[in-house]
Amino acid sequence: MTQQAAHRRASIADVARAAGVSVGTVSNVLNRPERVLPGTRERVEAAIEELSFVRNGSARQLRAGTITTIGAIVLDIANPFFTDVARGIEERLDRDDFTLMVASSDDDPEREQRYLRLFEEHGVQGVMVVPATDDIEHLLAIRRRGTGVVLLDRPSSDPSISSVAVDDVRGGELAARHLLDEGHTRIVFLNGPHTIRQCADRHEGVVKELAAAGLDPASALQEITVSSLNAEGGEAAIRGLLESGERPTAVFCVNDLVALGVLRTLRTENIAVPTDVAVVGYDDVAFAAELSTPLTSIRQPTHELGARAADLLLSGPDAAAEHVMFQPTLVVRGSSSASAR
Amino acid sequence: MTQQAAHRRASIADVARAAGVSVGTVSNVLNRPERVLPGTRERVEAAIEELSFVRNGSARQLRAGTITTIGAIVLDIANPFFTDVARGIEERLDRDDFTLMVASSDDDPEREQRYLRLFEEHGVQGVMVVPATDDIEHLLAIRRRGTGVVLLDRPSSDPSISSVAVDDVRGGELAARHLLDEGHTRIVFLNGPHTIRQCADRHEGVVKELAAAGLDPASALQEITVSSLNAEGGEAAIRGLLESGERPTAVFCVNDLVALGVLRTLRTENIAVPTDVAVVGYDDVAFAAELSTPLTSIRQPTHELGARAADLLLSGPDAAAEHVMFQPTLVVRGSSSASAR
DNA sequence: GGTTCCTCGTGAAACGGTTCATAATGTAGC
DNA sequence: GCTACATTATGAACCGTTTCACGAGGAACC
Repeated sequence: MTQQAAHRRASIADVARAAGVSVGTVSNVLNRPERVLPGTRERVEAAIEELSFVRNGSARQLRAGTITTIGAIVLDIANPFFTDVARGIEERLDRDDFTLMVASSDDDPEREQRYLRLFEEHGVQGVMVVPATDDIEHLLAIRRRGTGVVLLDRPSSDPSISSVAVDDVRGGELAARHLLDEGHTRIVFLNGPHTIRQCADRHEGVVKELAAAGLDPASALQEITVSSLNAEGGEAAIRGLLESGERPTAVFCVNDLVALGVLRTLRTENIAVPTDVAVVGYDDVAFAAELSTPLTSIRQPTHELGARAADLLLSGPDAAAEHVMFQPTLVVRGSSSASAR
Repeated sequence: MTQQAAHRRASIADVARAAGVSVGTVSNVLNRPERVLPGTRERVEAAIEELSFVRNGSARQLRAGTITTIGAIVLDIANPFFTDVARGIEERLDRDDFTLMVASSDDDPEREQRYLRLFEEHGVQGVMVVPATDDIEHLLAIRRRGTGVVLLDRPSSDPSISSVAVDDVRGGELAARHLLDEGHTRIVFLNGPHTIRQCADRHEGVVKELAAAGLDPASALQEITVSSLNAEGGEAAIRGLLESGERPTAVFCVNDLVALGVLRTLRTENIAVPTDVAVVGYDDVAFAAELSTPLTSIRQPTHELGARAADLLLSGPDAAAEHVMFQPTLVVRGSSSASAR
């Protein structure tokens, strides 16, 4: 009969006592079983079973110093873009038997901090962060203290911190250029706050391209900051715009979820896409091509992004920092171009 | 100038030395600052800053015993259903200043085990698991050892383990009933392996409903196990079916991602939906309504699912186990019914 | 039979915090 | 001036592992 200890979990000492050996031997059974005589080992294993002993990870780690876990902090766990990136990370990590923990900062610097500290205090090998702010001083500090840091989906402004990103300025340019090519001369950009670098960069790209086309960005571009970077945010933004009597002809959305909300709203309002309003999204998530109005979008190599970030983190804390920059591509579909098949 | 210690992180003893106080005092500054004289406190804080000291979470926890973190293990982090549930969990957890770590088992019992052990060894308050197998013996063991366990999206077969689920048998019934109502007499069910309870239950529901309608499930139902529970799995399954010369009239997909793959394939093959083939999905993810053929789906209360699970876990390890069962609802759209607006 | 090696097992010293009984100091009251 | 009592600070014990120098007991060899 398993005698259920009321509260305290069995420790290695309890096991040693039960098996009639020393704690060192139990530890050896756990970590280098080949060094202990089969008979002894079996006795210890029986005791472990009997007491349903589970290693205390804290103690183990306190002594050992490190664990094979890495943490990732993304802006929004409900955004397929980030989970696709996470998949890429996981697959790479699996090869080295590392383990991934994911947390969502929800664009909130305070939450980001909290998770960052949690990860650091628990001695993860490294963290991948999609920073919620432009300021990465706190990440530098973590890096200095010896925890690996890789910026995800965002170029690093500091040479000592690795980053894996996609050229967001270029993405903004691609979207704007496409809309200009389609004959639009005014663009509404449903963007996130500029504290998020990706948003600022995409904005910069749009401005650049408009200027290059001889348009004055001040009048040719209307930027609206969405309340949240998802379908609800997109819906609220476009609804607000329509209710104020404005009717844009071209809407560029900072991600496909926002675009989804826009398309949904336009459909219920019986506004034709792309005839009345052209819509361009960002990320090219899996469902973009299958929407009632297939969504034109800027594609990013999510998988490679994650895998490369994992690569950098696994290459060790002493490897030179690298700054990887992927290029986005434009995928034209029916939401922005009547001629797209 | 910050003198960079080559390797070892500063410990509380280093701080104490630098500030000219005892370790106990440093600990007090950290945990009960009101008990230490302002002057002393400032000296200690300066030393902390100077040495860029970070608490060692393992040591802290080793002594304290517990942390305010809970872990969640889902089947597929790239599936919007699970991330929506995670959102629900997070929001509830936030209220109590708990922290959520998410891991993806990828339907793999071994990965599930690995993460489970990781969480348990690190002393999380509790874990929420969408089990990858029908066997929950290992979860019972964890529960016995004092870590909270809540089954997510799956009823518990054991009274001592809480669960929050949606009635999957009912979901299968709803889908089957709807297709029967639409005049179909044969259903192809693209399902996951029956080792995943949800899949088995939905199958049971379909069989039940077919039998209730006087049909012989053996001939009226063709079940195909998809290679993976996502769009690629759906695409491969339906493609295999078509290539073998079969042309189903009604396809029920175990989730919306699979359905997405099916719709995509049918479209490229120029097979009309719902005229030639009716398609029903499961989960009613955000984009289901916006697809080129709006997808009929079984809706589950994702948010409530997560929030309730968090509730149960936060109610403490000694609270009586509860078994919450939500009811799914059918949302009819154009993919299964020509009359749906 | 003595020396040298090997194989197993031991026990105590870390690891870096928290906690708590105790000491040191100052203040008040009589 | 003495006792009583706060207020701060101290330092050692403890949490549960891992590691490592060391000892005991054989086997092998000359």
